[in-house]
Amino acid sequence: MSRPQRVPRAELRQAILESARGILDREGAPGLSARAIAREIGYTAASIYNVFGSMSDILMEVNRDTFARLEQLFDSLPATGTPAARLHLICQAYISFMRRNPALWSALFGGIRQRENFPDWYGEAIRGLMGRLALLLCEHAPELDPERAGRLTEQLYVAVHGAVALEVDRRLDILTAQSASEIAASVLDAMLSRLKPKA
Amino acid sequence: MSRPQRVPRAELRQAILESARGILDREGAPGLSARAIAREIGYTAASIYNVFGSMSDILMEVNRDTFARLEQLFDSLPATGTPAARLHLICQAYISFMRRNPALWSALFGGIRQRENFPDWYGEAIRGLMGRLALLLCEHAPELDPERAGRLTEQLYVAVHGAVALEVDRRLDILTAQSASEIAASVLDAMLSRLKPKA
DNA sequence: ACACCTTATTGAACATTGTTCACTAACTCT
DNA sequence: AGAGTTAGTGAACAATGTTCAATAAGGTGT
Repeated sequence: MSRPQRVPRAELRQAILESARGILDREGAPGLSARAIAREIGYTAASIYNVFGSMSDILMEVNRDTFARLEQLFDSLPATGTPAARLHLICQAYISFMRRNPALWSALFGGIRQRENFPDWYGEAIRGLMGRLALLLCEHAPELDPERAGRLTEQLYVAVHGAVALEVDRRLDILTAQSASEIAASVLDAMLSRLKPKA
Repeated sequence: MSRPQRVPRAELRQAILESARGILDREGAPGLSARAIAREIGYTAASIYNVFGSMSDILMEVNRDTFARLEQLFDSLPATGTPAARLHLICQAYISFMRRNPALWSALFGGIRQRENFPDWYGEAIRGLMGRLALLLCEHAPELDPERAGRLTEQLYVAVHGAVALEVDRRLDILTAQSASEIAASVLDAMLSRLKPKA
């Protein structure tokens, strides 16, 4: 192999991550391997281990980026309409993002390259996303105490997760003719209508 | 390898499946491999391919058995109490079964050895389980039309699936302090209270 | 300009996976 | 007993993640 010029660590790191994202996008999770990345960036598989400790670490960095993209997505949605409508919008945006990027979902939650311990920022990122939902829930039902709003938000997220997980694995249609979007909308409606039976 | 006596096909088939279930139970999904099964039943990995077309086929048979066990579990629950209480009981039984047998869950829904097409009985089995829930839903709210009951049941199943999926992957505690049981109970309550606001 | 040293990069190796296949041993039938 | 069928085997293949001694490139000191 012709030896590449030495390159700043950070640049190589970036190249690896970009390549990983590209492969995930183009070929899905099963196409991602150390050798595939290496081939693409003109290095050898072993070189990747000078920068990252494991394949799982690379996926974690991809995840960090995915969470950032989700935050941006959520914040780029129009802030108009009732809180209920905005909640629906966020849920649908989340689902459609995952539908467009199934491999990113696999990296986030799929069984692909399981790990024991997740870094703190992982949970914080998810809680950050959920915080936006909780705020809207409180707006929708002002008398709702924030702690209960938090719990309801977590329940909503978990339910939506179920729908997305099944849809990304192409298993949802085995259970139901409903789409993930419809299921999420119904669950959200059930939750909202309970808080404000008449509005 | 000392060549085992020839044995009726069906017997070997059974031995393979029992071994697979045993390994899943003892070592979890990552411990399951063609060679591991072969070692346990005193054959060679290649022999397994005289009986099953692929590892995925073996998992599918394990799944068939798991569905049967779930049906038995559901039917063995006491048929007393309100329909609402019985719905809660079934959900909790499902969750606790999966908690006790995480590898069986992985075989059913986890990313482990993905496949494209699922046999018909797979969907039928899940719909069979859901049918029991739908019946109870109709009992709980007699004015509910069966089709909508079916859709609600599917939504419930998907939501519970989300909770179980995260809990089995040891990721639920990253999102929330609530357990899968609590989440399922809350979602179910939300669904029920909407059907019968006052009862 | 030359030698030295540090370190990025490599190729080869290991263990493991699912799966295939030609060969052989064991059984069945005539 | 001999022929034919088939179950079981061992070895092989292509991958995987990961490790490691060897090497080449680059910067540094004189």
